[in-house]
Amino acid sequence: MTLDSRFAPAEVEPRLYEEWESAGKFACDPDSNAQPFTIMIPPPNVTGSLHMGHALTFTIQDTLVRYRRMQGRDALWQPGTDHAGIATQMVVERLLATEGKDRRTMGRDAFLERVWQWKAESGGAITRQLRRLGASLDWPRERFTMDAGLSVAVRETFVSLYRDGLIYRDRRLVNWDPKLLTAISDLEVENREVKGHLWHIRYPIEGEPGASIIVATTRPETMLGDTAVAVHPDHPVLAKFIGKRAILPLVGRSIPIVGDDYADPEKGTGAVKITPAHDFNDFEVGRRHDLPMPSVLDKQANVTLAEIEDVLASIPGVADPAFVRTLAGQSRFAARSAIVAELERLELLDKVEPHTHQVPHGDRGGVPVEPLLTTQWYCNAGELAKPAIAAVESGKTVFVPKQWENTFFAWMRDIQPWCISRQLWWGHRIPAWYGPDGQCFVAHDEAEAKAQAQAHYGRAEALAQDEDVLDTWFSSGLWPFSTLGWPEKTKEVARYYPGDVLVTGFDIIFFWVARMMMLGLRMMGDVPFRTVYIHGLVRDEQGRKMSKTTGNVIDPLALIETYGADALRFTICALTGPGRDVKLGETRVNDYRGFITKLWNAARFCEMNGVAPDAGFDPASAKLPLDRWLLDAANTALAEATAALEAYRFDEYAAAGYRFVWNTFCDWFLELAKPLLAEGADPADAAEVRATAAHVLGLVLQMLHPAIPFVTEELWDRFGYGPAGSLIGTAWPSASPVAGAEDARVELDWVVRLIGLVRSVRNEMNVPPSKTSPILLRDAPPAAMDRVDRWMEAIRRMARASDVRVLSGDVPKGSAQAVLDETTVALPLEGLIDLAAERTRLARERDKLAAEAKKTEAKLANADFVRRAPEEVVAENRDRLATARSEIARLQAALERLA
RNA sequence: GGGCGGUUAGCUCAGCGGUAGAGCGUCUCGUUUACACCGAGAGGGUCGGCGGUUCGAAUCCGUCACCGCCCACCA
Repeated sequence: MTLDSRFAPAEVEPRLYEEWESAGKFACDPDSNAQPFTIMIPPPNVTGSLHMGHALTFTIQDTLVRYRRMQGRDALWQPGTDHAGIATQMVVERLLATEGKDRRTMGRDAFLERVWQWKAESGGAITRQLRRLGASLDWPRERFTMDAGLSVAVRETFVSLYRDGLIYRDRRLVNWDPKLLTAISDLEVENREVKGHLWHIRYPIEGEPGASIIVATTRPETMLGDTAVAVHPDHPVLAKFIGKRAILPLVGRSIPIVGDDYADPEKGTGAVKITPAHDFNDFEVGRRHDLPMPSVLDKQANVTLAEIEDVLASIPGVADPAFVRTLAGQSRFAARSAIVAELERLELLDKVEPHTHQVPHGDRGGVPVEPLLTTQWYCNAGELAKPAIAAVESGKTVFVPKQWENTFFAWMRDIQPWCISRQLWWGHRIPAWYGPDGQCFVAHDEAEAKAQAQAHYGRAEALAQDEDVLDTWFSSGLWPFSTLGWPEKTKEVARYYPGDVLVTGFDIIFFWVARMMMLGLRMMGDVPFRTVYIHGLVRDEQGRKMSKTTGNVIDPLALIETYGADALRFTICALTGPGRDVKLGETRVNDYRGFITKLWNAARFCEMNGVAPDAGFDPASAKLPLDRWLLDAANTALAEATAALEAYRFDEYAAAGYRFVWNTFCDWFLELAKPLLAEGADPADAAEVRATAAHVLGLVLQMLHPAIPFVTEELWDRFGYGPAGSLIGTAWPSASPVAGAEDARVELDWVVRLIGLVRSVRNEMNVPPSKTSPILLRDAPPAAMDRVDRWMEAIRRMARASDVRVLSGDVPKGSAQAVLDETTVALPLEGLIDLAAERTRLARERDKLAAEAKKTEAKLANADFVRRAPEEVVAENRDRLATARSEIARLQAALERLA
């Protein structure tokens, strides 16, 4: 073997991944007796490429999967991608535009063919990138939400919900994206703050020349569709108008003034114009008062007059059909300007105020959404939400961190009907067919629909399938079971549903988690997962959201190229605290790359010193205190790592590994072991140290493998712990008993503190490193003789000592001194140390202790404390005081000796 | 307008009822044969403000301030 001086991730990582994958190490085994462990990947968009958010979520998932796999679970990490209706259609349309083509001229079939072709060519990018990250997905099981099998699941679900009355068609206002020309759900609307105006418009009162009611609006262009003015029934001033009629300016329509609670006397002018076809609230008012609901904007959000043509009237100074007709076909924004100008000209504009407000925009198209009166398919989410809420309330599904349950409840308890139809081509076509008279037949396929039609009409009729497709999230919502073969009764469905953990970001709780809960409970009768682990967002080092426009996007693949996937993964684990966003920059990855290198070099040192796995080694039989101490510390680290992973504390898991490798194994164990491995050392001791080092290094590799699979597997293979590529399949280690652990701890603790103390004194006294000195121990404990004997060489090396002696007489004049428990440690360095500085140092130490002792004394003098505090706390304080007093006395003695 | 989260060392963050911690950065020292992507040592905080509960509060409660997010009918 002989390890290279540097770990070369670019060479090692792809090679190991290929080995694992081709050896089937990521595969689940539906026939095994092991307890399954299931994580469904949140399917990334086929259009996507790996970004930092992916790196975060997939690192976490992979860490969990590898951990559980090592625990002997039959792990299924289900891979796949999402067809992402709008996003993908937009990408391909953009592509077509560069070729001078347009989907409408191509026609539906040709367009879809083109999308599939695009998917075949470009859709695989993200799966390659996932491999580069090290994600141990069960690739042969990869699914796509538009696969034939998944499409069957979609139709099955749709038909079932339709038959149960949970899916239905309805004509009502919907959020319409005038750019994408499709309906979108409430969730796809994002409110953006926009600086606009509040226009106060005078509506003359019919039959009362000179009288008028003033309404305020941010959207004057919708007034063409006004069919009422509403005031609050109890409005002190305006209530008197209720029952009268107003003349709608420009249009000349006579509209009622109605009393309605919706009109808030505090807002605007207290009177509000009602445009039922273009405002959600106005729609409700319109329903209550049985108002006409003319649409005055078309699907592009341009003005259309078709539904008001017949009411246009000419009223001098108020309304003019000629003007209104000039608006036809204009955009809503152009119409707004024109209408405002005309109102001003007619002196019907009372005033204009600047006004900042939230305007709903389509999250994909980026333009303001227009409420539009259309017929769409809806899902009765309110009904489906009930069992989902109950499942979280009862703890059947648990959120980690728990606080997210509140978010889930808040949304689910007030959930609105879910608009599931989209006027797109790319997606699951709605399995509904219409007869010549518009009669709707919902069926699994056309043949079934035809049979229904036959029965309904008594003869064969031509049917036309619904043109619309389903919201992408409808099929994603079935992911936890559609990927397993449902509605077929496969053994995978029986075995891997419900899943164990779902890992995702909080931004997806409503879109996806909630939908999976609702659809899973409905179709499968059980929750889709037991635990939902919610992580934060990846941000840049300054805490800003990564975005293309800010230009602060970090490409994880670039980081992997430079630092290795392990370095990126470990960084992510280390920074992933509970419920926190992850601030990640290149410098952090560079920092943690140092840890990977440290581990590599520790292994190199072991290799150079003949450390090799020894199958016959029994940790319980280790004799050397150093070995016992290390084995014991490894047990502790292992327990910490295990507990952290069980609790989804990836930061603590990483910290436990970091601490143990760097601070325990490298800083102390390897340094203290050097003399034992040196030439001339006792061969039996050396052998035990080597075997122990090999044993513990193996544990470290296993313990860290879930987070940093590549470097650990490489070392595992190179040391020959097992056949190539076998670490991934080893069993998660458990603590092994260590004889005499307590004694070893006490001894090593003493040695470590002694060395630290001497180093500190020497440094503070500016003793040149080249100058060695004896270490003299006064009032040393009985065990010190043995210890000094055992650790002489190590202490000499590490504390720059020429000798270590237990002193029988007094400390030589001019020594630097320090106190270690009951022992005074002296470094006879007469002439090398500045006595005045030494006096200051000792006095400072003494005063620091004295201040602490004083605080403890005061505490113990408090009768309430002694009476009420738990006994062990009181005892601990007494102890502390005694120790402090004894050390103060020794420091005082040391000071007097100097004088 | 509701709700949630945050405010701890220069930076990023743990700790969440018993005398303030880590990593990185800073300063000093160091070519000791694993590692300068290193080693040794040091400095650095009235734990956002104010009240309260408690023998004891960074930790629990109340309140205020600022920062961030989510939800909510574009008068």
